[in-house]
Amino acid sequence: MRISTKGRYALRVMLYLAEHYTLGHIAVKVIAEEESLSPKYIEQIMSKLTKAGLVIAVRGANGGYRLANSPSNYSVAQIIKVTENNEDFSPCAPAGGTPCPRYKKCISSDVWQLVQSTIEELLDNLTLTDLLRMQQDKLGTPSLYLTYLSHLNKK
Amino acid sequence: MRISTKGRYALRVMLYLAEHYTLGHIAVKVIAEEESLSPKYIEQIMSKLTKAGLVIAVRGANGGYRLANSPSNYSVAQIIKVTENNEDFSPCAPAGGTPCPRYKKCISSDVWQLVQSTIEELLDNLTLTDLLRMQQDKLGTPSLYLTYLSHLNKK
DNA sequence: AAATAATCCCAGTGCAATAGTAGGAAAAAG
DNA sequence: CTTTTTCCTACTATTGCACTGGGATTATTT
Ligand code: FES
Ligand code: FES
Repeated sequence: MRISTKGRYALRVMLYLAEHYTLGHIAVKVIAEEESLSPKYIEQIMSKLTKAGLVIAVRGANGGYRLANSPSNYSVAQIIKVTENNEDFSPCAPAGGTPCPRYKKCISSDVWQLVQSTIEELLDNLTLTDLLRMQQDKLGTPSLYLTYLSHLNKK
Repeated sequence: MRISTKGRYALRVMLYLAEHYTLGHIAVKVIAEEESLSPKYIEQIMSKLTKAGLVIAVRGANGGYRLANSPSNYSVAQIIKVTENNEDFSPCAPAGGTPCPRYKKCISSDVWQLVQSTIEELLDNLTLTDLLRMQQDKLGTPSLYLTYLSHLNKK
């Protein structure tokens, strides 16, 4: 699970759509403008999100995109998995291919699998509504956000 | 904190040195041979590890490398930080540069920081001796290793 | 002293993935 | 039938990664 701009942009877009969930569909042109991103690049990302069923596209004039479900139904992991070229991170045990010859006795590969599963677990339990709530807290009265920040600084 | 071959190879080498800790210094030629890695590439990695003080180099014939301290003093995080080009992962808040203009009101960047700190916390508490013990368990009687595996499969 | 065996240092190269650009076809609305 | 949007495919430029190579330096061995 590697994070590139594609995944990061996708999250920003999904977050934008979640913020304006009640407005119905929104055009790429608007989203890209508001988020200061390349419209054509966002188009490609929307294509992936659409094919995965995360968003619904409305073609033609006055069309655009909207979330297929309510924001609470989306985890960050879901969004990242759709946009990123997965199956990296622990190359010794590829999904379909033959594993590394020293896989049986080697322990380092287990470290990377552990990292992977840890991130997945974290992002699986982080929904768009969680993020919206954090954003509220960040701007106004902190509650959950402070808890999370303290965890972050604990490191 | 991004993981490329450089970091992965570094861990394998450090693990190898930890396994043969009592033997004194070992030449790159030997390590590369045993681990099936490019000697010249390992040389570069050793240079970083040496400059960071993680290993001690002995030049000249019959020279080589050995750990500067006992295996229990090394965390995986330490090794990775030395070898990988850090300061990626959350490009909106670079260490020395100016942060993203929307950093104050944007929440997505916090997600990536959270991922980063989670991985750091995990790898900070994982020492080379931990890994050696896991390896023992993996080959023989499982104890800690099973605990860790169950956590992994829980996802 | 000379040959040898190792680290050190720095430069260059090939490749693959990322991060976009570009152009136009299809669909829906006015 | 014109405009506005998504859709689809191809192309490109840059970047970073994963090495490769050549030689200088240092120490051992003979
Ligand atoms: S399993 Fe491939 S190097 Fe450890
Ligand atoms: S802070 Fe840069 S995009 Fe969110």
